Amino acid sequence: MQIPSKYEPTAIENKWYAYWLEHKIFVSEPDERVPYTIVIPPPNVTGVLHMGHMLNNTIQDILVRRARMLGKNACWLPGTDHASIATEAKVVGKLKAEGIDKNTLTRDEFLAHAWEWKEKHGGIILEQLKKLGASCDWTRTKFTMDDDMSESVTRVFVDLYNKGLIYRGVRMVNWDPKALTAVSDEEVIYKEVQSKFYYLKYFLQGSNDYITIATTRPETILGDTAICVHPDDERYQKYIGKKVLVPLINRAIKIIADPYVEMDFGTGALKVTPAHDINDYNLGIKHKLDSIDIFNDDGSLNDNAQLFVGCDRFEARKRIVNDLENHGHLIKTENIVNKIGFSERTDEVIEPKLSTQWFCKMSEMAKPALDVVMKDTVRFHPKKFKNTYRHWMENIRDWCISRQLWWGHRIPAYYLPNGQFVVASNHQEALNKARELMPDIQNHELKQDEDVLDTWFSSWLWPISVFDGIRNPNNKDIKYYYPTNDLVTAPEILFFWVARMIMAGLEFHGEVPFKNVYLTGIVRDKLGRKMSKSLGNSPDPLELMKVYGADGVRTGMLFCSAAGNDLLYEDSLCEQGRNFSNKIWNALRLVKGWQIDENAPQPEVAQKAAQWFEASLNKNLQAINEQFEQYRLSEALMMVYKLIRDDYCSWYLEMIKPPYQKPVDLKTYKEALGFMEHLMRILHPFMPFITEEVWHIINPTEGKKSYDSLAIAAWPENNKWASQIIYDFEFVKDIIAEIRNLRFAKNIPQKQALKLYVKKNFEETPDTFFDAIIMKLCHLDSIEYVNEKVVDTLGFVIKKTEFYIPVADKIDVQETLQKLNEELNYTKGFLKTVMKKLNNEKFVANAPEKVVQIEQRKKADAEARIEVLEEQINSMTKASDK
RNA sequence: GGGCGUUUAGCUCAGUUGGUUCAGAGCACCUGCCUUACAAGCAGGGGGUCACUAGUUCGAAUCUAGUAACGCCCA
Repeated sequence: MQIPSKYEPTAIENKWYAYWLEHKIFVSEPDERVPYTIVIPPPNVTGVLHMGHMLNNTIQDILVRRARMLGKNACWLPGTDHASIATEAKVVGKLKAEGIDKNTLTRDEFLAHAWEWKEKHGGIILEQLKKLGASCDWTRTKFTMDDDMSESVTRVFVDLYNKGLIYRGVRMVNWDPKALTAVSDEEVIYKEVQSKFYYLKYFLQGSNDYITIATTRPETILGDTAICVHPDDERYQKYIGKKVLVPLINRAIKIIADPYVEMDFGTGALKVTPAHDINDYNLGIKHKLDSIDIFNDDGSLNDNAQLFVGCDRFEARKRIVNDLENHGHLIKTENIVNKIGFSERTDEVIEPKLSTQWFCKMSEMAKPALDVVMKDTVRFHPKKFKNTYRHWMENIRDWCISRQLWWGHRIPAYYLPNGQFVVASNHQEALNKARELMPDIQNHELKQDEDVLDTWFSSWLWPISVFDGIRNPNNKDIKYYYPTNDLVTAPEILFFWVARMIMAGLEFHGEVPFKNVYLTGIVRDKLGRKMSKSLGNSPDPLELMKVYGADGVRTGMLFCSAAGNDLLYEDSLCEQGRNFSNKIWNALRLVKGWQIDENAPQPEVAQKAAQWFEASLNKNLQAINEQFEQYRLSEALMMVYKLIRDDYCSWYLEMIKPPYQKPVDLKTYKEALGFMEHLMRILHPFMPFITEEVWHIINPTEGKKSYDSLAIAAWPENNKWASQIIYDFEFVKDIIAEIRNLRFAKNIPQKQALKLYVKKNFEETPDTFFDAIIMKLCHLDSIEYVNEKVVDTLGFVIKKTEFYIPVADKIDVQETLQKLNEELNYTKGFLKTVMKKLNNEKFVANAPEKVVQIEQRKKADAEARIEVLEEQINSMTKASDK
């Protein structure tokens, strides 16, 4: 059989993905099996595949593929998110490039463009995920604005409104003047920037005396309605209750006192602009101040400002500073660094703004959602995120759910001409409700709210609504698949999304949405920087998969990514993955390349090798299973990696390799392939493509089953193993390593056969179980057990057994003595530490018996070894004296 | 300013209830090998005061307190 010496992934990957789809291997329908469900964190329709998706979806695929092999009915449900702000921004941008201004379009016209855009770009990521090998049930693909999904969102809104959990309120919101919408607190990114502190004189009414305030936003003085000082501040005592004039416009405003003001920050006197600062807003409520909103929605100044009307806020700042200076109000400016909020979506400076918005009450829903995490009904991996979660849930604030956009789920509130409103699932229902308030209202007089809901207001329903559990809570899908098993996402959206899904799950379906939350790290570059388009430090995942193969990239992503830890990505990780693919490929090539002699008996060495490897396989399988249970996927992968690379390739295959151009016996051949088949099954969740290819070449099912794919083969049984054989083989490894080192040090070629003498001490019986293996791997003529030292030989001591190898060259006595003395010193030092413990009465009295026994055995072993070493040194010294 | 977390080899990280020769893994590095599956490979090797200080204990990488540096979240 001809197999190329380099593994070429691309064609093989395409072949098997098509095969899996064709045979509907990923399709899931409810049946009598145990379900295993993952809903994908829906990527934005605006996105393209990035490294974060690669990591996240690789992990999901590993979990779901293993579950499938464990015989569960695995359903990984894919889909995309409409992403209101991001998508609307994209569409607006695209229209602009075509010379179309959004404001000239009707809502329906704009939405037509948006849908067209979504149809064209919305599925890109999902197509890219197929290249990665994602085993999603594509027949179930959902979009957050599908009709049924939208209906679910509307129903939930109406339900919460009827429960009194949604209300309308005037609030200070984070206004994005570019996107022309409010954004949530979580969507504001605070960055440190260089700013200026402007020191301004406010003259007292009818006086030349003045008070100095410091501000970073001089343009907002036009909205000032008070000056505030600390009540204990002696400097300002005399001014409290008096009035000052706002510079340039000469509005008289009161000087108030409040302990909120920090005396040693700035001048200790604070200008209060309730309409444009959240803290000032709170002061304004407390002191019943006027609130003067001086900005238009786009950030330009309005009529209330009196000056610079229509001018942008930053331009206004420059101009007002100039005017203030000319009028003698500016004392000085100072450079400072302060934190300013930017919109996550548009990077525009956020303007705190008073506006009427829809809010969702959080406190009642937060309590049970906190409990289920604290009680581990929902488990976080790693669990350190429980604390962060608790802190957030205990300090939760109401959620501003309205957005001033068109793309999204339109708020189901309908206004009557008199300003009253009703909330209803559709226009007709709304009309019926409206007639209760205003019997003669006409259909066209009822106007639906123009705004849409925050995207997360649909995402939080995702695990329920994808199974239609809001509209039909008893349908067979939701009953079967919900609650889902695992959710894989980034800690960044623990609150945005995970917390809210838990709330929604409990509120609308009476059950948590998932049992485990696996939090991935952030993929960073080698320098620890987050990958971003602007830095250009993110590789193109599709390109990577072309170069290293999807399997190579998958393992590369996982090698260094413990749950919750950031991953410092570099290409060499994928390279390691690719090299591993190649290693597997060549192991297959080796075994499949052997001639088979059907009549030859199995040599002893192969028999022992199989016994050892089978034990090792089972031991490792148990450990791997345990790692999976604890969601330590990267450790599980490392174990398979070492099992294949070290145990199977470097040890097992070397042991059973037939001599050059000689055939292998049938039993050994079958065993070797059988082990490989097991290894492919264990590795399959991590590297689905190459394992499927190798598995078919081995062809264990011989095409007799109705299905024929490793993806639905059974995860291997974990059989009992003989631990003694593994323990003994570790000793054998030491012997082999010593002999290899000896050959290396003495320049003895591998071709030259050697003899080995073994002297057991302290009446130990020789264990010859692995002798055949030692002979083969070290190329020995013979192993002979002796009772006396063998002179003029090279020797070494392992534990308390002596080994001798005769060589042609004269041995270097001094060198050997030095080596023995080093070992002797080490062992004596070791014995000392053991004796220190054993001589300590408190240790013997307090430590568990088992621990004391261990120390005693350590003592006995060390003493024996010292005896052997000393004897060797003595006899060698005598010999060299002769 | 408040909360949470992290600190173990050059890098990225394991280390379970304090107790086996416990100080580990992978990568990187160094040495030697193109040994007939694989140089995308093989065989070896060096490297750490477990951030620091004090305490608890027969015994501490592990528990406690404090200190320092870094990170994340919130204000």
